[in-house]
Amino acid sequence: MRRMIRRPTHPGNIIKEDYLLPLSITIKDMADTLGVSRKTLSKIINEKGAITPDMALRLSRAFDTTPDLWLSLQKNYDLWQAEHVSKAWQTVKPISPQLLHHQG
Amino acid sequence: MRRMIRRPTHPGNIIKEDYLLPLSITIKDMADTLGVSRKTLSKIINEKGAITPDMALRLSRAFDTTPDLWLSLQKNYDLWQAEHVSKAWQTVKPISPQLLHHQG
DNA sequence: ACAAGCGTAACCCAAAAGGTTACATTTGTG
DNA sequence: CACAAATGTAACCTTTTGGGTTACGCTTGT
Repeated sequence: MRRMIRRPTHPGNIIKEDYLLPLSITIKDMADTLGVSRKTLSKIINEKGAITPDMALRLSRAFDTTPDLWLSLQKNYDLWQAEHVSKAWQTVKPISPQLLHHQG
Repeated sequence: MRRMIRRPTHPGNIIKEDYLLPLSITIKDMADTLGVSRKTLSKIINEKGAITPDMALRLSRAFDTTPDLWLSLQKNYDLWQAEHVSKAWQTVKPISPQLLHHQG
């Protein structure tokens, strides 16, 4: 199976580079628009906070996108992190292919 | 944009219906294989717990799938829930299309 | 009848999201 | 230069959630 080679872009980076900067919207104003605190948005922009399902819905309304876009970005980011910060999951022993791909 | 009409299948349901039952693997044994407690897996199977990135990695090794499969199922489930359990996000006012789709 | 599997409650710990307030720094503009 | 606005972030609080252990009662198969 295909694995992600490099660290996926954090959704906060997309918000900043693709929306706030081009549109000259401040974090403060954007936070107000989204109905969250400045702190909450600031943390996301600075890649210290995650996109929750609720935040994905808010972003989708503000930016006219699917909420799935934002949640998928976060999912990919989280997965990459989990894959690299800990190796404990690698100790899981695969179920034997015979059993797994048994017909019937 | 396309919205999910009905409640997405919970990943716990997939684990149960597509793996444990067909392969006659008990929750207890599966929990041991995954290296988690019986409680943790039981909660997921009974749709009272979520697939974390770490759990997605463990499942991917045990069942020879991508971890993304499991996290995507969870993402879709979470999104549907967030969309339906609260309506607060609907109060977010979209950024004006003129500004949003402004050229340059 | 008995052992195994199971759901779940109780209890504990740690992490994370989100809010408010506050402070120091940076930055743009008059 | 001076001042206001924006920003990152710390401190503090609450709530939620994941995960572990132990234990109890129920169900089921042998």
